[in-house]
Amino acid sequence: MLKYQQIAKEIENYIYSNSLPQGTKLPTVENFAFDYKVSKSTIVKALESLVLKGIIYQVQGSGIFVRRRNRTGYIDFNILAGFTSSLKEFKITSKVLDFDIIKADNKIAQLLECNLNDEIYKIKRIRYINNEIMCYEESYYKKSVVPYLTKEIAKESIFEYLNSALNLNMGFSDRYFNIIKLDKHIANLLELNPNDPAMSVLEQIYLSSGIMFNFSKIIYHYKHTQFYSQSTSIK
Amino acid sequence: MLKYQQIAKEIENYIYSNSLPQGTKLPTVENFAFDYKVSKSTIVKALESLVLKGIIYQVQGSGIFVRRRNRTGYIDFNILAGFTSSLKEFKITSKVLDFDIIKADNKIAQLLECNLNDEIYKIKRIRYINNEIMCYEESYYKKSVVPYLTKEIAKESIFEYLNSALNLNMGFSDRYFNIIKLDKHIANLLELNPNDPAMSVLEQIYLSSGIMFNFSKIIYHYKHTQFYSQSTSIK
DNA sequence: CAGTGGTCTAGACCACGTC
DNA sequence: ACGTGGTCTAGACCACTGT
Repeated sequence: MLKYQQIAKEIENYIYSNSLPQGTKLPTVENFAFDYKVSKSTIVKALESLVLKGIIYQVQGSGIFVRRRNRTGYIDFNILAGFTSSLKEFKITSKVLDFDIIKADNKIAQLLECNLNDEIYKIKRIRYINNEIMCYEESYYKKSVVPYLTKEIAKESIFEYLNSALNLNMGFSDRYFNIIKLDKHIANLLELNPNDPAMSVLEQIYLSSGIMFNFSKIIYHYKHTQFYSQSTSIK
Repeated sequence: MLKYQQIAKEIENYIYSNSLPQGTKLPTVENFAFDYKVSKSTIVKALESLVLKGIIYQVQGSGIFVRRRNRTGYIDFNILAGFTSSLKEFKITSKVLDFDIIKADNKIAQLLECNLNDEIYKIKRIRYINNEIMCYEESYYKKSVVPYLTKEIAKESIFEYLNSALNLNMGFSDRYFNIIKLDKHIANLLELNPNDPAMSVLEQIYLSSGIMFNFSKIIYHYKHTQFYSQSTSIK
């Protein structure tokens, strides 16, 4: 692990394990550099990553301060992919409705940025949070990137598997979302009524190499989900 | 303007004015440093900010590539505040329903992180996109931070005013959102029917000094809005 | 193994805030 | 005026990609 990552982790742990409240002033950059026996720039880099994660904020000429207290139960839209990390304290389970290998048609080829007839995993799932229905998900994975996938794996967290077993490095993602009225089919799956509200999300996820390997269409249950997103001004 | 900001701007302009497609390889870091006659670190900093804005991605050992093509018509949830910037090409207007100075009650004091009875601007607006109803917004501003505000200003973009006239520096923001069924009152204001779907968003916006100065509750019209959010893995 | 991005250093200097 | 964060440099070295 790199120096600045290790330092960032230690500072984060320090904040959380001492439950430092919002606005608490942290040591100066110079102090940190002295304590960790590294150059100022390394500390600056470590702090930068904590700013981006929303954990601290820096005020030029004034100091470094603790930002947010933890919020729990919100699906984090800043996170690249998967709820398993933002909903750690909840039991996330899945029912696999459909598990197939198909050939990309025109629409899928376009959404997945691949060629016609490329082999694609197509998976439909209902996902549960603490045994309540959270969402319906229809996802597509490039077989060329994810060579092996099973229904058993899909019952658990697919991203957990991609990360740890296949060692795939996620790079970035896009989400497009809007509010809809449920049609009869999806309403049924979510155990809601037609015309009930829902959020529909299209997610596209890229490896750090810039190749898209997955897109999903997700319909969230309006009663059992809430969302969170934060921004930081980029200088 | 700082060197790295100027360089970032020029590279961004270069990409857009030449409409470089996704995946286009850009010059190497070394090349950029030579061209702009600055040190490598300055280029690295400039490129970092473009990565965070979702304009390029970098692959270690390989190169620097163009990321996204522009999408238009989506409300950007990565942006700190206001739609005026993400919906540049659209006509955004407002009808002010209510404009008041009130004293913070318990609930507002908590949401705005201020003291009981602090003076607060309370503004209710309907906002339009190309003359179609976009949302209902109820927002609260600390008078101690925003000393002067009028109904006239509220008819236009308040954030535009805060930025340019008052020179306030935005630092970061939090958004909490969920899907709801409209009640009769809000349905009326949005010219929709009770029980129609909507997204309800709570926004809290902080100055770069870490002081929250505004929070808003926004109810979006489900037919006239769509949203966009991107993530980048933080190393 | 060459090419390219990423980390790290030590130090100079700049810009903002607070007292 | 002083303290503190931010920028910038030149250069050494590390780590990943692709030929």
